Amino acid sequence: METSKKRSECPLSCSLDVFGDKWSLLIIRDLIFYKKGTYNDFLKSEEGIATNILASRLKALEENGIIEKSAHPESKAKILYRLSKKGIDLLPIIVEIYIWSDKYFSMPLEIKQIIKEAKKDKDKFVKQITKELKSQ
Amino acid sequence: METSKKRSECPLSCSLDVFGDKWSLLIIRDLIFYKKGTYNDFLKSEEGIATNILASRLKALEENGIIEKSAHPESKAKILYRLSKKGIDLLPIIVEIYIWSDKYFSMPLEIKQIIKEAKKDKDKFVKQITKELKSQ
DNA sequence: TAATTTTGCTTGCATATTGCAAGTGCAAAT
DNA sequence: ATTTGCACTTGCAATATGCAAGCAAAATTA
Repeated sequence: METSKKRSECPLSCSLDVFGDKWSLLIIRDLIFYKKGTYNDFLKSEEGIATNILASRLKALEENGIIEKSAHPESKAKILYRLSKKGIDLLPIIVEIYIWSDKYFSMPLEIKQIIKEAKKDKDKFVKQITKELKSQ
Repeated sequence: METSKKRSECPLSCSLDVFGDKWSLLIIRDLIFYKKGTYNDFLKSEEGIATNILASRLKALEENGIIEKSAHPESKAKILYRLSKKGIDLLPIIVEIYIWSDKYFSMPLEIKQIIKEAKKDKDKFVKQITKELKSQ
């Protein structure tokens, strides 16, 4: 996925140009909910992203200002990927997808539980997680 | 995009298997906000979807229960595509994408105006449009 | 009534994207 | 000094996308 010229002025279309593929939101999910942050973390996710695709997605997400590279506190060999403000702001979208899923898919209980909490008070849930992410 | 077996039990991943591509949400946008309903309507959208891709997306959306074919009131030659309940329920996701876009993209004033209204009271906005769609 | 246009597709083919396996260079651990 | 871990890159096959042309049934026009 090269950083392509936008297809139209429609903000939905522009948004999909940024994260409208099968992998980007899963990487962002890993950053938000599973506290993953390194290349190998993402590689190990159960969906099994191919290594070259992961590299290209990370590059695109960085170019689009969704994530940022930073030094890993433990080792110079590691790179820590972190969500930018712009990336953290995608959380409400992901929450709505989860809530939609909850209506139409079955899923592991642990996730169902998280969604239940999110539904109870969306704004509170989003603010809570946003705060956590920013403090990292 | 064939109707592929799911990559994982993650509801986000499953959702992306349904609408996580560059075109599906644009078709749904057209159904929701532009009152489009026929094959040619979708073809004419400014993003310029290819005819074979449109056909494959409509088929997939139908197989996933997001849209339904119905008889067109004006003509037997025409087919009216309509959102199912499951499809209408995607509206909160699209609204959140719009709201995110509003923060990070510039866009036509008319759309900015719609988003402004959506932000004022999300629930009201969603309910209003849902009602309209169901009454069609 | 016959010819033309509209509608919703399908088909063929070139190009682009994805997926898989193997390899590379640097850092860190043994 | 050697092996392992990490973040990639490369090559190539498989799949998906984009573009142009074609096609059958219905609707319109002549």
